[in-house]
Amino acid sequence: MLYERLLAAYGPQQWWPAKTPLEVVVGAYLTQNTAWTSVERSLQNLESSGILTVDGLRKITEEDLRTLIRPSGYMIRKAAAIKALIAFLDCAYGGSLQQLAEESPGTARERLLALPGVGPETADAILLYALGQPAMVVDEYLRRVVTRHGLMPPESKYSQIQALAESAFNADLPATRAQHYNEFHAVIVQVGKSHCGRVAQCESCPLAFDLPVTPPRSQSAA
DNA sequence: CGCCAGGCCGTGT
DNA sequence: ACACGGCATGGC
Repeated sequence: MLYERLLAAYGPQQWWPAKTPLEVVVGAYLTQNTAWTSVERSLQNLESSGILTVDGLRKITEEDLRTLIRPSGYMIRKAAAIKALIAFLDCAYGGSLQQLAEESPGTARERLLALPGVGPETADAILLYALGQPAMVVDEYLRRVVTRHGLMPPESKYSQIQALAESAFNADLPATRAQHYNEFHAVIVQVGKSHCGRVAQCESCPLAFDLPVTPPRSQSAA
C-alpha cells in the first residue's frame, strides 16, 4: 500500500520541530494556513522574549503577544486563541499540559475542540505531538494524496479521511500507534512540501505522490 | 504583482 | 448540514 511504501522510503522522522510540548502546541496554532518558515519566525520571537512557557504566555498582554506572532499572520485571532488556551489550562488543569494529557484521548479532544481557534487538525496535532496520544492528523497534503489517488471522493470530510488513514494501522499494537501516526504524518508533510516544490503545482501532475523519491525497501511494520 | 501557506469561524443558504 | 468568504503576513 502507498502508506507502507512512503513510510519505508522516507523512514522515521521523529517529527515536529519543537523542544517542548508547549512549543508544539503554539506551533500548531500558528501554522494554521501559514507557511512554516513564517511560524519559525514567530516562535523565535517568543523564545527570545522568554514567552515560550505557560507562565510567559500567561503574563504577556494579548497586545504584545500579537506583535510577537505577527510574522505568522492572523495575529488577532491567534493571540486570542492562545490566550484562551492558557486560561483553559489554568482553569481546568493547573496550567499543566501534562495534566491535560492524563485525560482519555476522547475527552482531551473534545475539550480542545471546544476552544476558540482549535479545529480537528489542530486538536489532533496537539494530541499526537504534544500529548503523545494516538490521533491521526489529516492535513491538506494528506487530503490531496488520498483524493488524487481515488482512495476517497474529493468531497470527503475530515473524519472520513482520518478513518481511512487510521485503518492502515489497524494491525498495530495500541501502544505503538501514536509512534506510527507520528511518523506517517511527518512523511506526508515531507512529501507534500518537497514534491514539485509547491503543493499547488502538483495539481497538474498526474504522478504526484505516486512514487517515493527514495527507493522503497522491505515492508515496514506499519 | 498575484498566488499561496501543515485552518478555523461566522454567516447565509 | 454545507458552501463560502474573511482573516494577516511573508515568500516566491
